[in-house]
Amino acid sequence: MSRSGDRPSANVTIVDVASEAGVSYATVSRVINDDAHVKAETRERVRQVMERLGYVVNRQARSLAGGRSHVVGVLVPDLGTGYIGEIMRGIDDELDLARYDMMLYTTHRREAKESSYVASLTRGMADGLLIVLPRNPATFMQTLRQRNFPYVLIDHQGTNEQDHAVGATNWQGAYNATEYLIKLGHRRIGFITGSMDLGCARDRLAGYQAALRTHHFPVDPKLVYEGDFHQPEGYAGGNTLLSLNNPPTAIFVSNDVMAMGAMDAARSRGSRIPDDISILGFDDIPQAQNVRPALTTVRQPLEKMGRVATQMLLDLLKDPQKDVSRVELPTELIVRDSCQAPLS
Amino acid sequence: MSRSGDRPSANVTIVDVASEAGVSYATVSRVINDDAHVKAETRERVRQVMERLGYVVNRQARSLAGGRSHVVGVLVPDLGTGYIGEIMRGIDDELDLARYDMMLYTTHRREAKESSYVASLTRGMADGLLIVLPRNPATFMQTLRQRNFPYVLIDHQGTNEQDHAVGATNWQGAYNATEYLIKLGHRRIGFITGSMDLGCARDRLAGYQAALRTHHFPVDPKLVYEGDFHQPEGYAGGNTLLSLNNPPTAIFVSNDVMAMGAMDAARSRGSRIPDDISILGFDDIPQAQNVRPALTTVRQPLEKMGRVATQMLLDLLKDPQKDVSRVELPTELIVRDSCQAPLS
DNA sequence: TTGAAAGCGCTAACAG
DNA sequence: CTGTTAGCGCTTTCAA
Repeated sequence: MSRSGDRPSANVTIVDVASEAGVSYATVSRVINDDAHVKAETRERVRQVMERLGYVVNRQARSLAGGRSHVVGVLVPDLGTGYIGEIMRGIDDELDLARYDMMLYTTHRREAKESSYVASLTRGMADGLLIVLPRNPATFMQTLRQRNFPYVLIDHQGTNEQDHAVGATNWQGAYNATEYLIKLGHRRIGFITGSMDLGCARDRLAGYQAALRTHHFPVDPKLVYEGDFHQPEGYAGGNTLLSLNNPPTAIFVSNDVMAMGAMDAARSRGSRIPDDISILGFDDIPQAQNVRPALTTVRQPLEKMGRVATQMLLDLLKDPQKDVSRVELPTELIVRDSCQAPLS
Repeated sequence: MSRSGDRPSANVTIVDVASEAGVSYATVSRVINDDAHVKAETRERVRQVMERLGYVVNRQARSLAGGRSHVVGVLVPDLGTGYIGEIMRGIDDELDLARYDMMLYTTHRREAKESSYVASLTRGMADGLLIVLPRNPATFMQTLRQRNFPYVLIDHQGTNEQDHAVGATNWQGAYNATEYLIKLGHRRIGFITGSMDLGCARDRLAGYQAALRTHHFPVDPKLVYEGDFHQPEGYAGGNTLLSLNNPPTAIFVSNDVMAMGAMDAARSRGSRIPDDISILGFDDIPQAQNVRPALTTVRQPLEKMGRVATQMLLDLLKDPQKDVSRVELPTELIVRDSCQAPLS
């Protein structure tokens, strides 16, 4: 029965549940937090009352009182790209399973903001932090470490050895992909890089070069176009490479988004894919299999990376003393329709 | 060098600031909240101490005590699509400007979850809610209204007249686009729909049909393929339409993602765009201008929708009695390279 | 213009 | 196994 006329008695607290169930509100708290020291029968009764009254825990109060906020902060550069979207899906699912909420911050490359986000987050807002900043880690990392605040890095390169982190085998993936192209019979293989200030971009380039050298191919700098991971640069890179006097018969592109740009470039010049030019990407974003021809690419297990990082963080939350773990998830060559042996 | 297993003494509170500045902590609270009743001099002194000590407000405590949490909840179906990404960018920027934080929930179409999210959100976690659920609004709307909790709907159709909402002129956009195709000289114009359970999809179809009728063209049901807003259905739709005995010379597709699928379908059949077949999309996601040929499309001001909705919510937070406002932002035909007059 | 004090809803000792 | 109680950091009356 609604006693006061204002809002429907929506704010059911632990106290309401307690009095309704005829126990102290500490007991209710125990039930909520799965404390073992509650008689099964009492637990059940409390549960039912909670259900009936529609009780929902107030997370502010909980975290204020020193408990867990059950919120995880997530820091990403932005959301536009399918790349981040995939990682987020993994994070999101895993968080959901553990009944955690997510506080999302996009930095849009405004470094200045990051510190204040982190300050806010570490002040009780969140229990831990997931960081997807494929850029060199910023100053706030210092704060995090000082405060001994739990965090896991995703897809970071060149980070501190003592950070928990999950990444992918960029070098190996690029190596394998290049080798695949070589075995297909390609002799001149172009390469479009990502932003070279990112470790993953450098690793991919290095993998490409290593494969070339292993097979005693010349490493022709003309065949390498410096891109930035965005589609227009893929288009420009494709055009540049294809305009060479002695153009490549295959192009390995540092990510799928640029690969699609390169495909467009090829088509606009009347080159057929894969007949005239083979194109190979990196990431395996969802669109890669929907494009025609479907893109052969190096799968980076993006969703899994998000998933694993989240699990690592959750473990860390349970046991803060946990040893530092740095995981490298394997990449995998996904052969589809955009590559074939050169015609000639 | 962790001293205690717990956290380092980095937690500067309002009390620390107060004692350091030689005032009561109520005064500090006033300064924080821009209360007018503080002597300018005192205010300045407190500000400096806050700065020096690196004070950051604890949002849990604040909202527990009845103040604002300065958090806005955002409910979206998922993040993978460029569509949501654009809206999010607008929300994010605007929230950032107002120094609000964002709590993000993706529902992945798991309706069951939504209610519990909303429950949690309305229990003090957030001050207001932004909802991007292009599906028929769920049961939790009831809760929201009952609790008189501030929220704004984004891109909802067919919602309650009494909800604050921002959308786009879907019908008009589709009408104009179809008319553009007609004026180009097309006589048979195909259409690929979105998920027909969504209001915006229905509006776009209706706009297309209306334009046809206005110009006294037959509305041939064979020319309409029912899609679902995802790329594979765009591909399938393109194929189906192009396989007709009397195929269309232009296809209007209900969103850009499917339009790209349709483009692939056309190409895989050896049709050139726009020479053999014109393709027109809807949304103007960032990729639309990067694809080759660049996609002619109806721009839905996605980012702006996010921005406007956020402003509306923030206004609502300031003045909960504010009149209901329902905004329809204009769509705009963006002419690029994927349409031309039919050859014959 | 400022201070004192009462909670907000909950967790976590500490008793029983 | 369960109850009692002391805060967590802050906003907000109410007094001064």
